[in-house]
Order: sequence, then C-alpha cells, then structure tokens
Amino acid sequence: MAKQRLSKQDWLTAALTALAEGGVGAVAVEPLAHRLGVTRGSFYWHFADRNALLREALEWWEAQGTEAVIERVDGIAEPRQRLRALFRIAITEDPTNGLEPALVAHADDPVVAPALHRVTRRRTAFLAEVYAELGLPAPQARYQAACAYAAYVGWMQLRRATPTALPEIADDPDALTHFVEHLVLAIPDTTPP
Amino acid sequence: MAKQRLSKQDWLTAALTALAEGGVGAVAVEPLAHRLGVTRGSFYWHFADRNALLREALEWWEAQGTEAVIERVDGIAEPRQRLRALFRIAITEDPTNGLEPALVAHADDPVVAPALHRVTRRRTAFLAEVYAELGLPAPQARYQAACAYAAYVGWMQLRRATPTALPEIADDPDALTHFVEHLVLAIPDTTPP
DNA sequence: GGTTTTCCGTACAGTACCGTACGGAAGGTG
DNA sequence: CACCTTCCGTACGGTACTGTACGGAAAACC
Repeated sequence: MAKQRLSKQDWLTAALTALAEGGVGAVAVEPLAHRLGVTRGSFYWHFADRNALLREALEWWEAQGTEAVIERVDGIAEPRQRLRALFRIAITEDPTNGLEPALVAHADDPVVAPALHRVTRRRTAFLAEVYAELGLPAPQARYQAACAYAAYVGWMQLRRATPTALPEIADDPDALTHFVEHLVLAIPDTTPP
Repeated sequence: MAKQRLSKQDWLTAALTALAEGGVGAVAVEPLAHRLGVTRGSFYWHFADRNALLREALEWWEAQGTEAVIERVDGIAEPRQRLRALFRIAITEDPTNGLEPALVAHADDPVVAPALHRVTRRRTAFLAEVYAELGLPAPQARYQAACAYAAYVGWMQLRRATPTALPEIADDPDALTHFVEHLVLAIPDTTPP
C-alpha cells in the first residue's frame, strides 16, 4: 500500500508533520521511519543526521509558507484587499497547521532560530509596507505590522491548541471576518484621554 | 550557596523555568536535579513521577497567571482602564516568560491539554465580559475577546522567539502603547464596502 | 540525647533514541 | 543478461533518560 522506495521529500513532509504535531523533539528518526514503514537505514542514506533533516524541512517551509503566499497577493492593487487576501490565505490555507507554535517553543534551537528570524522579518516587513501604503507614517506602520502579525500568530496558535475552548476561532466564518477586518482597519489615533 | 534540602516548590519553579525554556520535553528529572544540585533521589521523594511534577506545576501556573491577575484588576470601575491595566500587567509582569508557547506546542499532551483549556476559557470569558460592558453585543464581544486574546498570545510568543527580528516588540514603550490601545478600542462596524 | 520523621544518595534494571558500518535487494542501463 | 547505482535492512555500540529499591545522613521532636 505504501511506497516501497522513499524520496527525500517524503522524509521532509513527514518531518514537518511530526514537527507540527509534537514539536522539535518529535522530529526523531526512528519514529518517523516507523511511520513511513521503513527502517532508519533509509534515513541515513538521504540525510547526514537529524539536524540536516530539520534544517532542510524548515527551508522548505520557509519558501512555501512565506514567499509563495506573498507572491500570490502582491499583484492586488488595492492595499486593503491585498491585506484581506493575505490574511485569509495565511489562515485558511495553512498546509502545516500548528507548525509555528512548535518552532517558537524551541526558538533557542540553533537550527530553528535562523529560519524563524528570517520568516518573521520578511512577513512583518511586507505588512509594514502595506500599512505604509495605507497612509500610516513609517513608525506607526511598523507598530501596526507587529500587532497584526502577533494577532495572526496567536490566532493560529489558539486554533490549534484549544479549538474546543474557543469554538468561534475554529470554524465560525463571522469570527474570521471580524478578525480580518480588525487587522485590516488600522487605528489612526491612539492617544488615551 | 544553594539550599541543602529542597522543598516541593523548588521543584515546581524549576520545572516551570525549564518548561518555558525548552518545552515539555525539557521537564526531565535528571537535568532538573543536576541544575538544582541534587540527585534524582530527591525528586522521587516529593513526586510520584514526571507527570505529577508537570501537572502540579501547571496547576500552580494556572492559579498565579490567571486568577491572581484577574483579581488585581477586577476592582477597576472603568472598563477601558480595566483592560489597559489587564494587558499591561499580563505583558510586562509575566513571571514565566515564554511558557505559553511551550504549552501550545504540546497541546495534545494529556497533562497539558486540560490546563490550557481551562486557562483559555477563563481568560476569554473575562475579556468578553469587559467588552460587553463596553457596549458590544454578546457575539461581537466574544469575537473581540478572541481577537484580543490571540493578539496577546502572539505578542508574548514573538517577544520571546524573535526579539531581534522585531525589536519594537521587545522594549519599545510606544509600540506597547500602540498595541494595548489596539486591543482596548473595539471596532464597532466591520462590514466591508 | 535518643528516636522518629524527613529528605537525599547510590545502585540497578529498563526504555528509547542516535549514528555508524556493512551487506544486500531493487531498479535502471548498456 | 551482466553491471552499476540507488536505496534499504540488520547489527552494533553509545548516550540520556525513566522509575524502583534500599540505605543512610540531617533535621525535628520530646
């Protein structure tokens, strides 16, 4: 039923799945081999060691989960529509659900840290550009980008961790709309009375 | 220099520190014993096993990090001021920084899941109450509570994971103000044109 | 100050994973 | 069909952790 011979990509996708489910510690050669129906002999032909698998898996995620999405929405002329499309894609089409919390939990890992750093910078920079295009001055645009990205990250996190405790976050389209509009509409004046 | 004899609480705080730093997998008896300057013989007198330590540590965190904060701000009459105080306390006075991402990353853990569930429900319920007090109808209040709590969770997560990639999130008081006001000011009308 | 309780060290299996070395089967190539 | 490359299984040693059993020191009590 399963493939007899595995490719490198098979191991990468399996690693990303395990990473999203059980964190960095779950990216272990023996359990993955067991799940793939082979022995560890297969792994050590494709990869040098466990860290190599982790590094390559993160590089693949970095490309698919960031650059690909940005390219898809970069052609939308109207900034607000561009933001809406971006958030909706990022939230609803996430192929590796729950991967980001797993990475953040091991942000001190020497393999995880660089990938996380690059992705965060790339995404917040893109957001800040759009908010600036909407008329916010540069510092405000960066603040707003940080807020929006934090909200996105937290949303993904809660949806994965506690879907039953927060039912509207899982499958309520109205809640999603509320959330997206909350991110799109930047608040101009924030000085408390 | 270090205490000769340890109490149960010593193990609990050490477990929470390790949990915040290295995730659930880092709550291991032998490394903790080494860090505390004792052997594992000490541990197995205080606790039945590793899961017991994890469970009790989470219960302690649950009480300190949720109920205690809510009680502190519950006396503030003005709802907006109550929200501001709540968020500022939760963000700036978090004693166990980075613990939540570690928990979310192992949300499927049978010990972690119940604690996470209870905390999420308690916090979002409190937020929804305040937003309702601000005039939002019940569903909107719940949506807004979910948004605000997601933003808070993501903020804590980013601050711990990528402080260098997002410098304003770490130690910029203006960014913090922007963020808090972004959460306090609920957006009434969200229908896109 | 002797006894009891509290706490910790030591020693012993047992488990799960890593990485290496090597042999051999499966699959393409001439 | 020989041959060579690609891929995988097996076997070995090593590391790190878990939990248990038991003895003994350190504090507390009267």
